[in-house]
Amino acid sequence: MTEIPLVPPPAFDFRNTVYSHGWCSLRPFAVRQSPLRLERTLRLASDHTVACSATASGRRLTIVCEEKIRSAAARTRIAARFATMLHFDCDLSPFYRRIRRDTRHDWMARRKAGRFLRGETFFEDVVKTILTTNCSWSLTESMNGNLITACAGDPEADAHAFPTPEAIADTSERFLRERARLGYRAPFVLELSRRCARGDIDIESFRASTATAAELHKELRSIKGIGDYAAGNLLRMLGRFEHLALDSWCRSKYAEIHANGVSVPDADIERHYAEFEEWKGLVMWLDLTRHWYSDKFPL
DNA sequence: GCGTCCAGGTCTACC
DNA sequence: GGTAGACCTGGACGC
Repeated sequence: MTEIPLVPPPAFDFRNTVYSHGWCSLRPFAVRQSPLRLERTLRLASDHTVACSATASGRRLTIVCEEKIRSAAARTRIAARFATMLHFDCDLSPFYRRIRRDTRHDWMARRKAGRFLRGETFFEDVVKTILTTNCSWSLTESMNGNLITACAGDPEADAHAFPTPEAIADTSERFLRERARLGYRAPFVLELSRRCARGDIDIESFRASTATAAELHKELRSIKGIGDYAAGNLLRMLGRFEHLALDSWCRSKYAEIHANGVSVPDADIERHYAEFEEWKGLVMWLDLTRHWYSDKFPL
């Protein structure tokens, strides 16, 4: 076992980041309570995975690896992976300055909310987002779990990392339909994996891109299976909040909170959050999930 | 038990 | 550019 200390940036809240959206309930993530612990199997190399977990104590985080990590470089790599997954690089200080002026939403700054839990790779985020479309959350969990197990190098292992593009690319549409039960999403996931494996698309470059949100949105929309909602959702995980990424859950929650349960046109929702400009997608998401910050997280 | 609807949408063909 | 219809799955619901 190895313990690795990790110092988060200012205005970071571990719980609120872990529970920022549903990713914490999708394997290889898992959450344990009392104290809150985020578990995650990482892929250190193509044939080397390691089960880790992160806990918070005061301002500090501690990563516990279930095996002895002898290499300093590997320890640094593990710390960097957790920093990436916990969205350390997202600078929300301009957002907090803006939102503190608004008494309806200043709680977002007080609670240090707004960072999104992310996958080990952007590829993982894209695949999982495709698996959220047009289905219930329980089916998303099922498909994601099936995919991880079906593509694992060692199916007998206790814990698996998320499969690499190469591992999925080596399968077939039939395999993804029948073993992972992805349904019509199978060709989308397979095509993306093969494009990544061939080097036709540098999916990981999205995380460091300085392109505008509009340019990134257009690029994401060019991936089969990524529509307007999915692109907007992925932009949120890139720290870009110009799009609302409306889905049926958001529409329903907005109706419940702001329209007495009556569904409203998307344009009305757009108008409601328009004043927050480049932060409107974040304000909307936090507004609609505010109950998560006072109640038990629903997943 | 069976049929239908729908859930954290997207794609394609057609107009 | 806007829209209708098809698309996998599996749980919920009504009968």
